[in-house]
Amino acid sequence: MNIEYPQNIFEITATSKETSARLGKVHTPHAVIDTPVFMPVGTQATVKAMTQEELCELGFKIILGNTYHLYLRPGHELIKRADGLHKFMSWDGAILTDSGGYQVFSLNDLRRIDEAGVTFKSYIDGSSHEFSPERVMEIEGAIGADIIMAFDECPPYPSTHQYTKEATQRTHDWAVRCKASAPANRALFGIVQGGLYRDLREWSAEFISSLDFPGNAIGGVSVGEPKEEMHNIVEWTTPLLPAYKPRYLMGVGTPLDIIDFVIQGIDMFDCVLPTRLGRNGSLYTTYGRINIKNAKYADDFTPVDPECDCAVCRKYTSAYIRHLYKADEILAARLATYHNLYFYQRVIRRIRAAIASDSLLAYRAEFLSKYTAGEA
RNA sequence: GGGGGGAUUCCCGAGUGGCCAAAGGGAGCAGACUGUAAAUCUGUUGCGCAAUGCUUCGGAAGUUCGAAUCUUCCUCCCCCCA
Repeated sequence: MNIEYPQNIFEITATSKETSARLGKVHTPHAVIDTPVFMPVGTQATVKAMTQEELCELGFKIILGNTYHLYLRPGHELIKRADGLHKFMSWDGAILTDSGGYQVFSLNDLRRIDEAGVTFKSYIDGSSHEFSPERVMEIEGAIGADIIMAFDECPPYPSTHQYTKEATQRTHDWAVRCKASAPANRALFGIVQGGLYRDLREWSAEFISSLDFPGNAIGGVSVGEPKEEMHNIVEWTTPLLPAYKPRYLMGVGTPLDIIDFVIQGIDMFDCVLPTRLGRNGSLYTTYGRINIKNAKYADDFTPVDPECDCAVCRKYTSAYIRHLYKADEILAARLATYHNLYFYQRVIRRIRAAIASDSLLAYRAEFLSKYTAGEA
């Protein structure tokens, strides 16, 4: 396939008859990415606790970086001098950079928003920095990711209809400005906002779609809203995004979330859960999530997940990993992160196979029956 | 042999008449985590379902309405001088 950014980066290779799921490929300069895909989050030019070799070994072709964090440290100019983020971090796969829109939400106490953009106070040294759509495009261009995200405002949950409307309007204006100033040879994705309001979501989905980005994202979820709200938002929004372009649900989610939203027609996901939970001692297993630090694992000399064939489960026991946590050893975070990312990859592989054989709903039921069996 | 200091709940360590089941930290136990200010954060930790309940501050005996806190004796530990 001839790659001509910014259009035509996506091809659909199979569609599900029973659901809205599809199999596809996203073409980027550094990798062809099979979808549905889960992208590990590597905010600061590292997927915490993993080496790039391990990410390859785990089968990841694309990871996230964060514009705001990398701009503050080490600085986008330095990354440019290093000949881009790929070279800087020695990652041969694709990279998607988030724009800093999420930091508008998460660094609530450290920023101020107006029409021009956002003024952030650095959490590192307190200095002030201004992000405008044009500035973000410049920074993302310097960082050099394969896919770059438009600068958006992610309103907190809950926000009033009035405020959400204003934030969504700003996001729309900024999307237009991002498109106008986007660096060449990058796939710029637009982001739908609209909070938990159906009318705003529909308006935003239609507006962002009309800008004809090579891919479209749904933002403003996984900000603390109830699961039901998240489902509503995806249900309202997804069908309005062009089917022939990749759909990216930002910040989601749990393994079950991913299955559910693939069913809705989402192609791309990213989430800190497998890595953060891993560092905090929470491990995914076929039979539910466990806290490996619990006393009941002290004498458990079996693998974390009996049905997992990852390098960690083949070699190490629950008791050993628990010990590493209790002793505050750095290997604990590494083993757990590796295992959790492998778990996500297993789920994604099963999802793809199930789409190909049109048995995604059956897979969902099977996954759920085992996954919740451990919790009862 | 003489002088001085000390012993507190699993550990370290505050507390010097009632507001003390006793600060704070550690360790333990449990929970949370969804475009990462996170190897972070929260709760809990004498017994008891609870009570104006019971047991606890090296041991014993006192003083007092009331003692971890005051007195006497005992045991053990540390420092200094011989």
